[in-house]
Parts: sequence; structure tokens; C-alpha cells
Amino acid sequence: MGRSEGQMVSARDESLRSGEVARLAGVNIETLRYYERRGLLPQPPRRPSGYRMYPIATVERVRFIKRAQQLGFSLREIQQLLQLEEAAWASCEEVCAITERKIQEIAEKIRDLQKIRRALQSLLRQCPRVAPISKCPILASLKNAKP
Amino acid sequence: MGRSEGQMVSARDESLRSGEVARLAGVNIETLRYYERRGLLPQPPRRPSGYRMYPIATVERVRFIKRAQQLGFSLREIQQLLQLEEAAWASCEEVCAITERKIQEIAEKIRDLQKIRRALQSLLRQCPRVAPISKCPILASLKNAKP
DNA sequence: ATGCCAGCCGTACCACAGTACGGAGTCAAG
DNA sequence: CTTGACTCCGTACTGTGGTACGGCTGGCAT
Repeated sequence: MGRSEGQMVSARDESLRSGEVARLAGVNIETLRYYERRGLLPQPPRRPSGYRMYPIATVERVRFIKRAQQLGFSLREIQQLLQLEEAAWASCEEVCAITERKIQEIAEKIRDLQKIRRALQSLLRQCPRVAPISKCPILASLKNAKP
Repeated sequence: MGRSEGQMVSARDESLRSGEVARLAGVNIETLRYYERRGLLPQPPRRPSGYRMYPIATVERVRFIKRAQQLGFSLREIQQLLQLEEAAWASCEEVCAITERKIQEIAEKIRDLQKIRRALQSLLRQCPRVAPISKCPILASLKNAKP
């Protein structure tokens, strides 16, 4: 809101500064530095002053990272995807393989959570709610269940 | 196994040493120290030598913690449960409330994961697998999707 | 008495994904 | 030319759940 004009998008050259990339991609500036350290973003060229000059495509790359994260990929996996993308020799198959593994993992996580939910629900059904804590069946079963 | 007798369970007093508690509860000794620091285990009395003398019930307490963790409770939440348990004024209702919240959380997590899985599966169905990576529809959609 | 495991402590470290801080230098507008 | 916003860097810190290390003492069987 308070953003006065001035250097919205350091016009006339087609490069962006950290803050612009961060704003456009919806991340913290520090996150860009972090991604650069992690190798998720290539080191951008610099002005003589040291300021980073990001190609505009960087915004899309960061959004790619964020979307992939929302799909449950870790930064390490995303790095793999991005490297594949850059390797001209690679075919879709690698990407599919990674995706399939990820689907398996997610399915497993879902199964685990469902098991946990069922266990908790059955505990809850046993609880009279008005008992003093010393007779709480939930705590009792946590005490006695054999893992 | 290689365990010769001697101090299996420092007999005749009814207290255990760290290693015994750890072994009986199936955790690392360091984990006991960690739980003590976190306040999940009360500070046990010590011998003059400094050795901890754990009441036997500690083993059950540690197992309780481990089981609750397996049900998706964080150490912080487990601490709440344990505190409730110790508060004589408390009734089952508090425990039920925590459990209900946890079930809600888990249900939500399951829904999120299902959404993610569906998205990845639909990406996978679109993939011809033989295309060069430059035409990979999975990467393409990560590039273009608007979250 | 001697050997040796067991336990003590503070501290550092692991992965994960960032965020914060402070002091210096830069840029552009007024 | 000054002001204020922006960026730079290295480093430290967040939270989560532990594990590891090293040096020192304790306990106990032989």
C-alpha cells in the first residue's frame, strides 16, 4: 500500500533485484539467498555494486519451487527435478519415476494417518467425559497399550 | 545375549538407573536426559554419586510418551496430557478436547495429502513417458500452474 | 587392586526450511 | 547533498526431536 513508485521493476533492462523477485514470487528475500546457497537458484550476475541482477524467469523458477513444495516435494527433490529439467539428455521417464515414488510415499503417509485417526476415534468413543481424570480411559489406554 | 548378570535391575531398592530405564522403555539414554530437560520427565532423585534413581513407573511414563508420539502427538502436546494427568482437579473432558482437536488436525492432513496425490496422479496420467524432457507435461504444469 | 562398563555433564551436532540481525554500501528522488 | 529505501554479507537463531562426543567419576566383579 505505502509503496510509492520509483523502482517498482528497475525498468528498461530486463533484470530484477532481489526484492522485486521476492515480492513477485511471494517469498522472503532471505529465502532467495537460501535457495542460492542450496543450489536451487543459479548465482545471478551482479552489478558492479554487487547487487544481484535476476533474469525475469527467476520469478517463475521460485514459483515452481513453491508449487512443488505444496505438492509435498522436499527442496532436495525439487533440486533433482530442476536438474533434470536442465539436462537435455533426460527424458520424461525420470520425472515420472520421481513422481511415482512421491505418490507412493504420500499414499503411505495417508494410510498411517488413517490408522492413527481410527485409534484416536475409538479412544474417544470409550470416554464418558464426566469421569475424573484418574479414570480417563484415553490416558489409561495410553498407559497400557503395547506398542 | 552378552549381558552378564550383576546390575540387571539394581535390585533390592526399587529404583532404576538411566540405562535400565532406557533399555526397558526402548529409548536412548540421551533421550531420557532430553525429556528431563523438556520437562516431560520429572527430575529424579540422585544418589550421592549423582546417578539418577528413577522410580520404576518412569518406564511406563516413557512408553506413554512414545505411544502418544506414534499417535501423532508432539512432545508439547504430550506434556499437556501428562500435566492434565497430574492435575487432580481435571476431568476427562480436557483430554477429550485435546484428542478431538488432534483428530481434526489429522483429518485435515489426510485431506491435504489426498488432494496432493490426486494432483500428482493426474500429472502422471498426462505423461507420455517417451517425450524429451523439454516437453514433459509434469514439469510444464509445475511451471505454469497458478496456485 | 584393577579393570572396565555405566553414568555424569556440558556442549555440539544432525536434518529441515527458512528468518533475523547488524553494519556497511548503493541507488534514486527531492 | 541528503534522505530513505534497498541490498549486500556473514553469522546466528527458530523449532522439532533427538544423537554424539569427550573427559571425568562410580560401581562392582574378579
